[in-house]
Amino acid sequence: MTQPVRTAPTLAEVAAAAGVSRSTASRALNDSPRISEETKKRVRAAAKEVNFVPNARGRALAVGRTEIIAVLVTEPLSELFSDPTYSEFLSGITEELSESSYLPVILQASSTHERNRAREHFERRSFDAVIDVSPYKGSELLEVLRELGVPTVLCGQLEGHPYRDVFSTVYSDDEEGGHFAALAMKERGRKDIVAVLGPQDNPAVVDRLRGYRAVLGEDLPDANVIYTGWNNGDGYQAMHQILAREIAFDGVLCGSDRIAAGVITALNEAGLSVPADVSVVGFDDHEIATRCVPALTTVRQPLREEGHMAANIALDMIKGAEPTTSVMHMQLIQRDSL
Amino acid sequence: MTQPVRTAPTLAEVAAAAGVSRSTASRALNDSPRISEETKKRVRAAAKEVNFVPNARGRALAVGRTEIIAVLVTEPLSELFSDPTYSEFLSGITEELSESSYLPVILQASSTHERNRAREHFERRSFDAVIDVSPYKGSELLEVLRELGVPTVLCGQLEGHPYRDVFSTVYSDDEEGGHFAALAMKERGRKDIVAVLGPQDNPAVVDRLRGYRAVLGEDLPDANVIYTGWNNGDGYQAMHQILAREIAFDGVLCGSDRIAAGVITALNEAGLSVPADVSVVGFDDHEIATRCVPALTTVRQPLREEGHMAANIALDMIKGAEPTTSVMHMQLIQRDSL
DNA sequence: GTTAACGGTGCAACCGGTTGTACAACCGGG
DNA sequence: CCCGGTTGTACAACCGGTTGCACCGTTAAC
Repeated sequence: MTQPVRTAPTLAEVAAAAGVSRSTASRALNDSPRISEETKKRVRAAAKEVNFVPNARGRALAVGRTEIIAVLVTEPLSELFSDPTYSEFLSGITEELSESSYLPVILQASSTHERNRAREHFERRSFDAVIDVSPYKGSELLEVLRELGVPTVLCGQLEGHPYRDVFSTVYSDDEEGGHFAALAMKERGRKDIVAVLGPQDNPAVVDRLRGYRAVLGEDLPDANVIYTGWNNGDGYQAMHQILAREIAFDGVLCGSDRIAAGVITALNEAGLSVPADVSVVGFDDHEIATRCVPALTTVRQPLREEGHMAANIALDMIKGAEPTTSVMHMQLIQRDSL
Repeated sequence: MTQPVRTAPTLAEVAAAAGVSRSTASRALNDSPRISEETKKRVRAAAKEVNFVPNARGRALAVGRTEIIAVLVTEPLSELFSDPTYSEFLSGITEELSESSYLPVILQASSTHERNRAREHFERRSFDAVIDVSPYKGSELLEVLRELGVPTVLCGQLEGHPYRDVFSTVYSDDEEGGHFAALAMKERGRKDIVAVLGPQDNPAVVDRLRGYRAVLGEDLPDANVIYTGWNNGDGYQAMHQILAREIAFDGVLCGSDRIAAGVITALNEAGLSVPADVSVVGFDDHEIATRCVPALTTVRQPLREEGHMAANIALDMIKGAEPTTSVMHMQLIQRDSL
């Protein structure tokens, strides 16, 4: 009961069936202008007849490209999976690449073991380009990619731009985002602001805070800035701490929409009304933002567009383009929490 | 300011540096017994000298393998991302493959466009094997893989086993799992059971229910079986419906731990105590199970081990092994909700 | 009528490895 | 001294495509 392991038809068979040489068959299928319409038709018919599909291995060797782009994920998958912003971003990448002949594949590299495997395959030139969705400074893999000269796109700004001259970068302007959020608070007349942000060492967090500060100045005192995780629970807990301090405040800037959701819950439990007593602004325009009560005013990060951009830059770099840096613009989404 | 695009060293350069032929160099690096130790040493030194790494494209063509295994994801990424069971399973796969020279890559194929791209790359033989993490009956891609004779492992049982003779299958014995859960209820003396399950068309749901029934018989009447989604909210809502019916029950079998979490919340809100008044058993041994109050008794699905198994079977099939079906065993995890 | 130009096709080399087979050098045995 | 066997290496073919270049026949121009 062995299955019929039809070995795939090769170009030679197509050529024979069409009564032409291998080279003519190749050119015909690649629509070269040097081949007559008549011959092209015959070759195409023959190819269809035997179900010919060019073998990726042979083609890759000949053209010097595998037509595969690796999407490098250096975080643990579970973390990636719990953060829906990535899913949006990845969809952007695959969407864009599906217009081309390139295939995006997700390459997990969280454990040391996985990183070594990934490194090996980079060295073997298994991929034409790499898109790193969560690059961090000092990553060994980035060092390897740099040495190998593999076209690489970093998604997110690295502090000090250590690879600016070799890698392309795509990121959203977090400072601008902070600007928008803070400006909205100011226009609403809020004067005593609290910020519940993500991890202190996160570059996006730093930039957003800078944006807040530029607008609010002393209305956002140092003591009112809390660093925590990205989740509902983190926001909830942080808000409780703030309430316990019994300071006066009328606005909360949040590092993520999930943080904001937790913050709102905590405020409601404390008998404070949003937005009557306190204004809340989130970040990300996560799906949860519309489900909050009241619906959350937030800063939209153009994740899908970032994905598109990253994919396009990768394709350009494969064609030999110089590395570029591309900044995407944030947008304030007005809802009811302000 | 163009970067130094060092073109990678080829085997020929290594051979030249070591003063041997290309074939000898190749055999030396592959540790062939036909080459003298002395020569091997010289070749290895030369290879290290010029930083030689065999080019994947050339090698793939020669050996007829790409050494890449595709992990096919046919669901929308967002769904995949929201279900942490997958992350566990995927980790199992990568863990196991990282012992070999094979590289697992995640291939998203949720949109029609993506599926067409995937199909194309299957036909081009870009991958040595495919692991489908969420196969469904009648999938065009499975049909393609079957026709092409690509080694394929299905994770999950397909109703009617349509591909049993060509594909391998790995799945957990859901009926056995249902058995364990129901048996625990019975031993605890629970007589009036309610089941809150996942979607009715899900094969795992069907099998689990069969397991429940085999043990409980009339203690689980048809009217007490509710089909819903997999999430907290679904469990919460379903429990409210049951409470509204004002029927007597002393045990709830849940289709997932997240459902169970929602169920417990609803029970508590209704003033019922778990496990004093009502016993609750979950499914999956999801991380949430330990965070429930009380900690959830549940059925553990050996996801990581399933991943290991799937990877190993894929490797075997690449070497020519016949398709096999492998059933993993469930395990009751005793905690405090029973 | 000869020649240049041109469109269409095939030969052969090439991409970068692996591998079957031939061959050279060396050994010991008769 | 010749022979068979062993060991170590090189030559060349092969994997399945692409592509530079030579060559062919036809037609247009002189």
